Amino acid sequence: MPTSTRFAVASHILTALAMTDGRPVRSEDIAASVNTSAVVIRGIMSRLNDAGLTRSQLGSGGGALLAKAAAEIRLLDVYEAVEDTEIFAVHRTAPCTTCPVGANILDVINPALVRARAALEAELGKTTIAELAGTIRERAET
Amino acid sequence: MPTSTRFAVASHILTALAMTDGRPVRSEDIAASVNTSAVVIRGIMSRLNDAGLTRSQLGSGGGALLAKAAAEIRLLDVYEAVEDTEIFAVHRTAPCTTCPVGANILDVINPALVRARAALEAELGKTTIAELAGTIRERAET
DNA sequence: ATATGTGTAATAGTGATATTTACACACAAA
DNA sequence: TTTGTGTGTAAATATCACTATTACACATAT
Repeated sequence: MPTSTRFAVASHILTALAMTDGRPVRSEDIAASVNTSAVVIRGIMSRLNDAGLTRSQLGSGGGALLAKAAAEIRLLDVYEAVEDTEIFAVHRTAPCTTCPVGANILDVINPALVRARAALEAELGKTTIAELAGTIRERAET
Repeated sequence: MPTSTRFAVASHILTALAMTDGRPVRSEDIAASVNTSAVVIRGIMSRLNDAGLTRSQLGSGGGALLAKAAAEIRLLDVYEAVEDTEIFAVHRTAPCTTCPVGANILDVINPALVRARAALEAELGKTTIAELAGTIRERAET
């Protein structure tokens, strides 16, 4: 899977915002830190805005801001805000409906996939943006 | 992500093999059940062979066979055998090394991603091909 | 020997992602 | 109110992995 890098980049963005103490940050500056273009950042930020994780200050001196406390933004929230696709893709074309296996395999395997995804998401729910920012602060001090 | 469907198809293949009681199955026949081409099936089977999950019987009357008991093939084994890419992709181009966030974000977020992936894999380790085949048999009887 | 079926390379088509350019719109500051 | 700043979004392009298809060499049972 050429998996999306949006989750990693979105985490980067939010962590950066968490470290400025409420000062707005321009998409341009974030783009420099991420090493990509400002348009890519704004595209991801658009999703984060929709999810209620960030908000934008227009005009001069403006930029992006966190819309909630960093301690209340879990990696799971970020993941859901920016990722479109399922972790597990299934058959591109529906399998043969007249074969015993083809007719049932998707239904039969689905519960296992649901459990696996739930386990992943539960784990992502345990880490917050505040923790990431805190760890970086610790590193900066040494 | 145009995510890979190989995991779902490979599970389909192995479940089909688990239901023939050791009779070889041609890639052509599996392809019909999956609703794709035989070459695609052979490509996936090549990976399953390398992983020691299946073996092939060449020549007339030949086909694919399980190389281990279905009860000893976990979905995790299948997943690892056929999936190439990481669940979580990171920045395509390395982030800015002179920014505090850019220089550290990947290291800092990595432990959380490792834990999430481990949780997913642990869950995939709990289901076997034998269970899938068994569930399909039950359904066929009703 | 012959037919059968696997194994693999080469090619092309598809879909999502990422990048870039361009421009309209909103707001702050003077 | 005017000007500059920065966001928001559309459109066009390039890239990458995946899937599908064609073709052919090789191994093996009969």
